[in-house]
Amino acid sequence: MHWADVIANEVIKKGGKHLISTGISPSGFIHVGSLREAITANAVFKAMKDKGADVELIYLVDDYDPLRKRYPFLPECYEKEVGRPLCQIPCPGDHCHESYGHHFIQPFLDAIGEMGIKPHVYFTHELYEQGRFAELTDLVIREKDKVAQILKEVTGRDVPPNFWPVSPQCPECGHFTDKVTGYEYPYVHFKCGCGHEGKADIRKGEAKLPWRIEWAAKWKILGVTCEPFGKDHAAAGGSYETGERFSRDLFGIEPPFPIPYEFIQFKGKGQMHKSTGIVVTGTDALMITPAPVLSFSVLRYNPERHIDYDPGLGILDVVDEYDQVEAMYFNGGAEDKDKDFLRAYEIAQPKCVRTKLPLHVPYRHLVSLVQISDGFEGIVDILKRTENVAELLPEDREVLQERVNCVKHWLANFAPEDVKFSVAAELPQMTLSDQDKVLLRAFHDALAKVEWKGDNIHNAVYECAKGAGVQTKVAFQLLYGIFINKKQGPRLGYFLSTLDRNFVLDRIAAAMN
RNA sequence: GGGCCCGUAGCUCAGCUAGGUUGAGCGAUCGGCUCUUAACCGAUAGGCCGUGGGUUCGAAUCCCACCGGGCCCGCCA
Repeated sequence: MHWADVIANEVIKKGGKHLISTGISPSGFIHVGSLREAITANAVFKAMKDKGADVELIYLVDDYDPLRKRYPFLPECYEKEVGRPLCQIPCPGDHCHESYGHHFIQPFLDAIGEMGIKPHVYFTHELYEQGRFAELTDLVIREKDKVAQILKEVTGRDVPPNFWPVSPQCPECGHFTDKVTGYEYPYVHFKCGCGHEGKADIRKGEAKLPWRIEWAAKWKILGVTCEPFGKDHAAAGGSYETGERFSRDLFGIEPPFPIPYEFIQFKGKGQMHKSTGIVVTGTDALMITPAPVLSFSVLRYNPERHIDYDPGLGILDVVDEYDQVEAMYFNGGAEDKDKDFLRAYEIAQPKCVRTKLPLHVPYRHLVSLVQISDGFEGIVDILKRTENVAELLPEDREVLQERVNCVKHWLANFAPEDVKFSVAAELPQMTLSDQDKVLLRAFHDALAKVEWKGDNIHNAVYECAKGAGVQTKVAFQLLYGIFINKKQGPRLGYFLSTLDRNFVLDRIAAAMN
């Protein structure tokens, strides 16, 4: 059974209404690893729905969290924003979003939307402003000794002296402060580091709970019954463990069913990190990987396994495998061991599963086609001409279009050099032997007569090479050299057939002189 | 100091939850399609299942220890 179904069954066992929660603190570019959380949550959500459960999926944008530091991508003037909540910091783009938090979360929400993940989105700062945390904040402050006790028991560390489980936001400097001087509902009195003294109303979003407590509070306020989270939270003494205690001992609820998951790593370079400059954002990943393929490539692994994300050649294998599973899904032939793959395929569909096998153009071939042809229609023409395809259904065009776009972005940003080529605008510099020229002469003559089809051109290469007494290998290298200035390339006959005949003849003629 | 994951073919991984002759894909090699070249097909090779113990009639699978690799917590979120 696929892991999403296993988890779904576990969660359903507890009965009642269910809420799967996921979210992030939108402090910067959201990398591909964060997609895993959304995909994981969505997979369980879908699995539970399939089983008839009453379940909802939400996404919490923690934009009341403070900016932790000025990241390298931020201009110097953001130095003063450090410590202020993300929802109140100006957009670091060209005023394209209403806040810092929105600027980073919106593209991400768009990205998961493309994968068919459409949770109900909450912005944490709004929950605070609406006073939804007020009751629990009051409880937590009144029970602060118990809170301190739990933190100590779980983490093994003493809380600082004069501990208050709440951080008021100073209206003067906008920073959160831990210098609390007293509490009487609904006001937290404080003396900020900037010198300002005041009181914060916990009903109006003027004070924030510390993260570990806030997490558990959200479980209670929203009724969360299941939540995936990165392994960082899952460690012993980690935040999930404190969350469990707060839930049971303070809030009187059962903590949500946990789904700890491993991170996605950048192949060969360790974990992705903003500071190293190696960042593949969720949006990047979707630009080079068709949405269902990306989903599938996450769903095929158990959450506890780490995934190496290879934005290079690895992408091609992933797409190939996806296509293979897709073919199995529609054509049958799956064995027991493939069942989980089929299920992963099913869950990975952004919309609903197609009624018949979609058009398959081998992805590697598409990589060639995209480089041969100018536009989308040109690619369609080549496909038709080379008899791979008769007519394209609208859905097939959609899939093909998405893939063509992905291939283009991939070629532009991630593809290794040896798969790239382009038709040389002019004859590359090269020295030819007499034998080469004899071959070209023969080839020129042959091509002038032959029907302009890939097969025929391809055959002509062999015939001419034989006739001229040249090794076919040499002949191919010569021709690739003339047209793309490389020693190898896409299947030559088909490649040339996509070019204009006169252009091809002229180029060969030019090479002979 | 603590926690998690991984170690099976050159590479990526299945198989481990219910012990019973290790599998697949890619790659490689060879071959086929009148044609070695990045669309196809076929065949072949390739593995003391990290190491050492234990349980068992029998262990890749369960238990223990160790080695190696990756990551996380012990600041904050």
